[in-house]
Amino acid sequence: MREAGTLQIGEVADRIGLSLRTIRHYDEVGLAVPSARSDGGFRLYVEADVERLRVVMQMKPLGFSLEEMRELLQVLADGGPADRLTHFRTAAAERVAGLHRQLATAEAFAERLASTGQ
Amino acid sequence: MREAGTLQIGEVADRIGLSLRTIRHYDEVGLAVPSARSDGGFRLYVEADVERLRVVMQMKPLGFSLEEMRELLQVLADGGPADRLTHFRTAAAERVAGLHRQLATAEAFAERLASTGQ
DNA sequence: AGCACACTCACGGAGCGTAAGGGTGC
DNA sequence: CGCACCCTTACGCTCCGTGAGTGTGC
Repeated sequence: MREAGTLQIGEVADRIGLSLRTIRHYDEVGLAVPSARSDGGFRLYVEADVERLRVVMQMKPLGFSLEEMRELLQVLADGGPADRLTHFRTAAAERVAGLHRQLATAEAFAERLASTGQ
Repeated sequence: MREAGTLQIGEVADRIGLSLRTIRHYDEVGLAVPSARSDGGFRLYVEADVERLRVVMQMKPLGFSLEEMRELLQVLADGGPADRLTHFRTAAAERVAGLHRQLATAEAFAERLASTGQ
């Protein structure tokens, strides 16, 4: 019997587009732990748990480690030390700049590829 | 004694900005093998070898595996099968699109971070 | 009783980082 | 002889993919 308003891992995976393995891994490392388990041991996700996973997906492109994401989420929730938040803001800005460079480089090479052998 | 016009791995690293470990790894997997070795076993890179490493660096953002890069470089040089080239062109275009999405997501989160706790 | 779905090991792999111990030589 | 630089193992780490064998239950 499942608690009302909860989703099993497969349903979560379908909704947000992460693999079962990835979701389980995020649980293992403590990045996104489901609020409950069924009597039989099934992971049960409530809406807030799913939302946390969505936020993690949004953070992904910033290139933080799973551990850093865990800390950042805590800082954002608890309003942790100001310097940690500053640290993350700076890192995020640098990563965005890096992505801009990567994109430019990728586009340049893609174009070079497109106009090759013709 | 070193051949004229060749660079040792450390000099290559300084010039192009890759770690010694990375350059050695590219040699190990056959992605960028130096043209020569000294009698004592030192890797010796000629200008063309360094250029190949630069091209690899440019390809990096496209997200290909080292093995795929090796193949692509061969296709570009040998004018390999047309369908392989097409495959790489398509993959590159998709990756560029993906980078655009990642950048947008990263910027959105960075902004959210910037306007948090204030 | 059976089927879909979930669970826990546990090994595998890409791409290097990082010593450790020992040669090489602008 | 010494010092900077290079070499080869070889294990560590991150982030999951991919079975294998087994339990759960919309």
